[in-house]
Amino acid sequence: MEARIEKVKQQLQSQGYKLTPQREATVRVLLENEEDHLSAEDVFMLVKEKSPEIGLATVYRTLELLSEMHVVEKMNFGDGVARYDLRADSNKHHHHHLICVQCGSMSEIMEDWLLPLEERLDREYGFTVLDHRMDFQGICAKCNNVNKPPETDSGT
Amino acid sequence: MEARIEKVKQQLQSQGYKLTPQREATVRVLLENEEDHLSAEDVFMLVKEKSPEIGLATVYRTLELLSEMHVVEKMNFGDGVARYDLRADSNKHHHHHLICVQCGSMSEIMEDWLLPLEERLDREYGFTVLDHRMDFQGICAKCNNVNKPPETDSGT
DNA sequence: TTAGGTGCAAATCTTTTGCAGAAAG
DNA sequence: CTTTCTGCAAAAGATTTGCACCTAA
Repeated sequence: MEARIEKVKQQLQSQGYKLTPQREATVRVLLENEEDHLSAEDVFMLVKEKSPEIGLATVYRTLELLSEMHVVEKMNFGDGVARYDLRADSNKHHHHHLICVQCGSMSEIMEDWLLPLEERLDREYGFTVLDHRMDFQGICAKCNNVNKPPETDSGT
Repeated sequence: MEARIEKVKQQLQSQGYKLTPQREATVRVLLENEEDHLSAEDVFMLVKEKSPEIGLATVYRTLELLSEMHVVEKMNFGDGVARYDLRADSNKHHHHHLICVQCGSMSEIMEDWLLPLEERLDREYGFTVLDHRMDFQGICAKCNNVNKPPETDSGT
């Protein structure tokens, strides 16, 4: 945890930015909620619990800055708000999302399935991939089970 | 063209909706700009050229309706506006985008590279894919060339 | 001292909604 | 008639910006 904060601090400083208390509080919230995809408003409310004096604009500015520095990933699931995800150190790429259109649940896959495709893009299209986004919409395992209950035929 | 309008008309009518002149004008604009990814505002301005009396709210409502009927695809590239794409009849899936972070250009790949992955999702995660979204950000072929000019060393 | 940061409030921008009237079956 | 649809204007919600003050190298 502290190590990761330190790393962000160095990243910021290398570009002439400071890790102010507000920024640190924001990063901590992101760190503590790494599993979620928080909106700016979410982050704001969580930061406020510990640093009540912080302003929403500062949170926006911090998230924007972190986004530019590729510390967080700014995403859009189509619900009208931007959501922010801390980037795992090891994982230069964004993870993929499975969004269930029935129950709205969202899970993630960390596997990086796209490397072969990215190599192909480079070869065939001359396009050098820096990042990608891949989301799937469909029916999750749970809903699939509910839809098709066990085939214990009670029929004629 | 007329055939596709007719088809939309039938889709709408099958759900009790009408293909009003405004809706038809909107669909025509989408049809004429199938290559682009128009925002609601874009569509509005294009429709206005031929039907100046139309209101922006109507365009939004129409796009929303078409989106629900899966006639268009509502997308989000993270630039703060929703964009709309007519769905090709043949192509149940969304195409993929290559977005250049240097010049901002966007091109598309129509190949469906994800079928193997989708089968794997079904097998390994029990997740039935209905649709997907895949976008790549990176450096396009053109910018790659500009960045690395021919190695005619004009040396020391 | 100077550039970077902050909080607040106002402004901006996209999208949605309420409403009264028009159109169509 | 009754339902669907429309344009307009107002509202809502998310994000950005102007500004005066603050803070650390």
